Amino acid sequence: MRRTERKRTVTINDVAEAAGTSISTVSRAFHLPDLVRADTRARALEAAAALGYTPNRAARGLITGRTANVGLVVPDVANPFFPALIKGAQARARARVYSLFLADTDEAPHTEEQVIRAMAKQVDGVIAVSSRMSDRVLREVADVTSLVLVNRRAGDIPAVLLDMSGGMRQAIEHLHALGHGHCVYLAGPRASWSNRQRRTALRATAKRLGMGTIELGPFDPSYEAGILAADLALAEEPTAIVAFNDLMALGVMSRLGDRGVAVPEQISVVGFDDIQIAGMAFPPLTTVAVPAADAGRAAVDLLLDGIGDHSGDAPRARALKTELLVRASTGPPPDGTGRSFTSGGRRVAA
Amino acid sequence: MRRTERKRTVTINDVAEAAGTSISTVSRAFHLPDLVRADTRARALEAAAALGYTPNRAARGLITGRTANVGLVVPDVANPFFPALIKGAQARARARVYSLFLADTDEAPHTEEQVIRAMAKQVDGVIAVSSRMSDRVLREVADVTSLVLVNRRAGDIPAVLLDMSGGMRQAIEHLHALGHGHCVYLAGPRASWSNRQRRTALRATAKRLGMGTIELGPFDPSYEAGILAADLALAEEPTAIVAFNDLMALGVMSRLGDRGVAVPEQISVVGFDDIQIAGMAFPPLTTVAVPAADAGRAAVDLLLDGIGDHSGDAPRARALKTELLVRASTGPPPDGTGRSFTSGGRRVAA
DNA sequence: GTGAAAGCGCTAACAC
DNA sequence: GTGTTAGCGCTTTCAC
Repeated sequence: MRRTERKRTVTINDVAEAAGTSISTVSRAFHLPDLVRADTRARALEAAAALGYTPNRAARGLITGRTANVGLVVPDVANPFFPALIKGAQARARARVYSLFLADTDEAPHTEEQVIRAMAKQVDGVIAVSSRMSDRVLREVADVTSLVLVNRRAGDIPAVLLDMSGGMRQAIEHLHALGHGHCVYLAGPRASWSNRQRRTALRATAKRLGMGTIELGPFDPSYEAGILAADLALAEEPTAIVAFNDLMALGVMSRLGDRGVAVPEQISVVGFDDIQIAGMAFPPLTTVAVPAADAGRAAVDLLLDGIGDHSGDAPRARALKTELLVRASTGPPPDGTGRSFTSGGRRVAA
Repeated sequence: MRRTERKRTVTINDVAEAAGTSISTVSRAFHLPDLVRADTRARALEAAAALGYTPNRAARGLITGRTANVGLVVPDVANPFFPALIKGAQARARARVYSLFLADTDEAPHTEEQVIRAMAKQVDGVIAVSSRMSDRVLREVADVTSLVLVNRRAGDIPAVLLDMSGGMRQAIEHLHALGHGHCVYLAGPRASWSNRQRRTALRATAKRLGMGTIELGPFDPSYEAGILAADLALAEEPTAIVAFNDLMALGVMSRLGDRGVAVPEQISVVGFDDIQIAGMAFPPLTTVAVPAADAGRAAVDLLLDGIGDHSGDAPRARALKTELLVRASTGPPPDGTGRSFTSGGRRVAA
């Protein structure tokens, strides 16, 4: 770095002077190119390139009201579900010539409100993922900046929803087809919108199929909680366990292994999210794949398309499908506990 | 959301009017509180609170030259090593009342340069993690904004370094003590600064201990590459494999399992990074723990402390130690291939 | 087609 | 202590 005390900041004035035009012409050359004669434009652009000029977005935003920034607020960057979503959102934002502010709330609703308010003036809108804020606060915040929710519904705030019902239905049907007569559900955080969704779908499908369910929890959506939950689940003597998410499912499998319970021979395990490691586990985890990156992209689109639109016909919500990914952690229940096709080819009732 | 066409943006003028003072007083009440009499300040602050006013940082930055934003540029958000770093950086930035711009470059040096230039005007500096840009480009970029490197050295650009030599030394000593006479190293990307560092440390320690090493690669730092590398490694009939990172090590273990090779009974495996899943693998992975979150925090500190400082005595680099975490994927080599304490208590040379 | 001038929301001299 | 004023870098009428 050269011995300049300050970073040299070249402004539109420098360019205008170098090009021998006025600053308005330079401005137009960049943003309203049709309004300036080709050769004048060329001179301006050349001068800009020569000086290494880039328009100052902040100054621009001050007058246009558009910052070309979006905010993304997530509960926990370290939770493996979010990186994919962040990556999707970032890529989409960049493709639309937007930059992205990222904030991590450490799962604290209060922090969440703070960061959104802090961002508000610097962004054209913010995407709040798996928000734990109350509907009321959410509404207040939506008044101060354009808001898009992911994995949460609140009033008529635009949202990208991950429709867990499809995936959960497939998961339960899968278990049922395998011959399981009942299963244990390990619930996620009580305040979690998606936990409520998953539970509802579970109950509906189980009821339709005549399967019994036992709900345990709520638990933290973590590996450690899965370890803990495994023992509680075992006390119910289940043949199948459905966990709120993959991290928990992985914890369950680990603990089951320690206790000498074979997966899937003795107990089948199903997770949610399809985080990267789910397929690397042993056995590879059967899980409901949630399109996190798509959700990130969709949220950016929803936000950006909604901003300019005052016709009221911009879409207000977008639902993404989830799908069961059958791997090796699920199989038929042990003989004598369900239907089986292995005993001489005859079905054996439980 | 109310039927307002635009988000209502309350300015310093509104507050001044409501408080019956001038705008400069309001400004001072916020940022130079000592310069305004207590009761006047109170009136201003109250009016601000009542109206829900927050200073517009962009406008502020325009004049102060400080944006209170920092940029963070990473190669791949989805690589489990980075979320921890991002989280650390974000938390530290927030603690210092800074917001954070995040960009993902998809490992492309050109994108990296682009995003940094795009950010430059909106941030007080940017942190580039594991940058793949050439020293020359890095220097150019450092001319346009304050730059801090993580996991990379280039000229005298301030940097946070993860000192792999300590961890690598421990890893090799560990293997040597266990009785391994040689090991295979699975190298990371050729352009990776940290790969060169690891390799150098490996060679030095191995040489000192008289251990033989075989280097394979370069490989992608991914799980899939680990699977691929496992077969290549096996052809060398090693008793120990050291992988460039945990993702690769996990891939190696998985493939070893498929091929019926027991870890650590037949082959020991060591990774790098200590990503979250390393401890969840089976067997839990012995790995060199890299303090990613610390690195994120340190980088923010280095950047922010360096910015105001023109005395030249702000620290220019910070080295963080790494440490071997012994878990279950390493053990003595099979009998007959190394020293052993299991054969009647007598050492048996290879 | 191009330039002059009036701000966007804010801070920092400079007066009083 | 507090107010007035001149910009920060830029876009956008409004003239020409």
